[in-house]
Amino acid sequence: MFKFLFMTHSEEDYIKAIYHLGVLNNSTVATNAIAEQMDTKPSSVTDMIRKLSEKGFVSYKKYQGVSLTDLGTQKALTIVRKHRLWEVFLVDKLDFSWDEVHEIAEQLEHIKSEKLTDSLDKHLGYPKFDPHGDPIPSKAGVFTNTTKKLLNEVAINNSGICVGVKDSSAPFLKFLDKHEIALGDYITVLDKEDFDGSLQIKINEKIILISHQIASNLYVKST
Amino acid sequence: MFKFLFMTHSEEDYIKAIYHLGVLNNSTVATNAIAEQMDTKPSSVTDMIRKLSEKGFVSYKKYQGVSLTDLGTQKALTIVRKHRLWEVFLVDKLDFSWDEVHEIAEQLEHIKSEKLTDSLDKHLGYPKFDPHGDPIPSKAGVFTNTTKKLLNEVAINNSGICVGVKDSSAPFLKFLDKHEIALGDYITVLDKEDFDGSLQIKINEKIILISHQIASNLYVKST
DNA sequence: ACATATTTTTAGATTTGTCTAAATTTTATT
DNA sequence: AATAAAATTTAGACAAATCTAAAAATATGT
Ligand SMILES: [Mn+2]
Ligand SMILES: [Mn+2]
Ligand SMILES: [Mn+2]
Ligand SMILES: [Mn+2]
Repeated sequence: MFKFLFMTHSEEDYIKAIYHLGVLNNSTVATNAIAEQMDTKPSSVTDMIRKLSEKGFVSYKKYQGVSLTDLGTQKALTIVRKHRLWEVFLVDKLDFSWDEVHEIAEQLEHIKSEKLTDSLDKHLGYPKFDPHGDPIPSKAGVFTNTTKKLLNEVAINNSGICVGVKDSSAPFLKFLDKHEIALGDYITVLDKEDFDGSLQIKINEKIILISHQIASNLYVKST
Repeated sequence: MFKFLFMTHSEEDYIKAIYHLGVLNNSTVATNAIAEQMDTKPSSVTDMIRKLSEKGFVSYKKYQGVSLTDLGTQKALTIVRKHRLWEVFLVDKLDFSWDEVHEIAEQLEHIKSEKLTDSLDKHLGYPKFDPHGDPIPSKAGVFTNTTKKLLNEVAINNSGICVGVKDSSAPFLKFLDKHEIALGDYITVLDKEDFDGSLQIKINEKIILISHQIASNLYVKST
C-alpha cells in the first residue's frame, strides 16, 4: 500500500508543473505545455507522465492530456507549500531580495521532512503569502482566499494595495525595486492612456507613468 | 577549465565519505572502507572513484586506494561546512534536538548557493561548532583548533568540560539526554573501576557511574 | 615461497531520466 | 471530407548510478 510514497526530485518538479498549468485553465494539461514549462522534450514528458500515472499521481489517457489525481494534488500542494515557506525564510530571515529566492527554493522544496516544514512554518510565524504575494497552502492544503485584481483592470480614480506580482521573474522584480514599487504600497489609478494602455498612478505620494505591461503584472486588492 | 564544477548529490556524498575516512588515518582510503561507510558495494565505489578521479577530485591508482586532491578536499570542506551549519540552524532556530538533525542535514548539505551558505552562517552568528561538538570549517576551510580528549583518558580527580561526542548516533545522543549529560557540562572523574573500565564521575552536582563505552565516546576539554 | 584468503576490479545487467528521429494520432484548413 | 499541420507517442540510444557474479591483484600465514 505504501510502496510508491517516495518521489524523486524530477517527479516532484513534474507534479508541480502540472499543478501550476492545471490551476490556470482548470482542464487537462497538454504534453507540450509541460515540456515548455520544464524545459524538456515532449517525449521525455510522455515517459514521465506514464510513470506518474502508474504511481497514481496523475490520470492520463493517451493523446488526451493529463490531470492530477487527489493524491497528486496533495503532493503538489506540499511542494508548493515548502517552496513558498523557504522563499519567506530567505527573505525574512536571511535578507535575500525577492528576485534571488526562487532558484534556491526550487532546490529546498525537495527536502524531505514533515517536521522540518512544520517547524519552519512556525519559525516564520505561519505566513500566509510568499515574498511575491502568492498564497502559501496550510498543512491541510488550504489557501487563504483573497480577491485581487490586476492593476490594469482598476477603474480610474480607484485605489488598491499592491498584494502580488503575476510575473515573478527576476528582471520584473528588479524593475519594481528600481522604481520603488513594493508589496503593501497604496496605489491610485489617476489616468489611462488609450494610445498605449499605459497608466498614470499615484504611489508613495509620487505620480508616475507605468506601461500596460507593468500594470498587467501587478495585483492589487481593493480597499 | 570550468567544465567539471558541477557535482551530483552522490558524488558529493562520496567525497565527504572519503574525507571523513581520510582524516582519521591520514593515508589512502580503501575501496571497501568507502563501500561500508556509504552502504554500497565495492564495485559501485570503484566506478565512482574512477569518475571522481577523471574530474580531478581524487587521486587514484588501481588497487592502491584513493585520496582527495586539493580540489577534492576543498569540495569536502564546503559540504561539511554546509552540513554542520544546517545542523546548528535546526537546533538553534527550529528547536530540533541533536539526535534528529543529521538525516535532514544530509539532504540540506547539497543545496547549491554560496550566498545561502554565507547568509546562513551570519544568521547563526558564525558558529564554530555543530550541535555534536564537531568543528565547522570557515568559508576559507579553516577549523578552530581545540585540544580535546576522550573522557576515559582523563586521570582520576581531573576535570573537564564536555565539548563533543565521538559517536553521534541517535541512540547514544538520546542516552545522554536521558541521563542529563550535555555539551558544556563540567565533569570530574572521581574513580575508575579496573574490573570493567567504568567511571564514577561528578556532573551537575550529581555523582553517577558510566560505562567505559560511554566514557570513550565523550570528548572533554581540560580546564 | 607458495597456497589461501581478502580486496579490488571488470563484465554485464538494471533503473532512471533524458534525448533524437520516426511513426501515429488529433486538430485545423481548405 | 480530404489534406496539411501540429501535437503526441514510440523506438532506440545514452549517461548516471547502482547491482551480481566472475576475474584479477594484493595481502596473509605457515
Ligand atoms: Mn518561487
Ligand atoms: Mn524543484
Ligand atoms: Mn551530522
Ligand atoms: Mn548527503
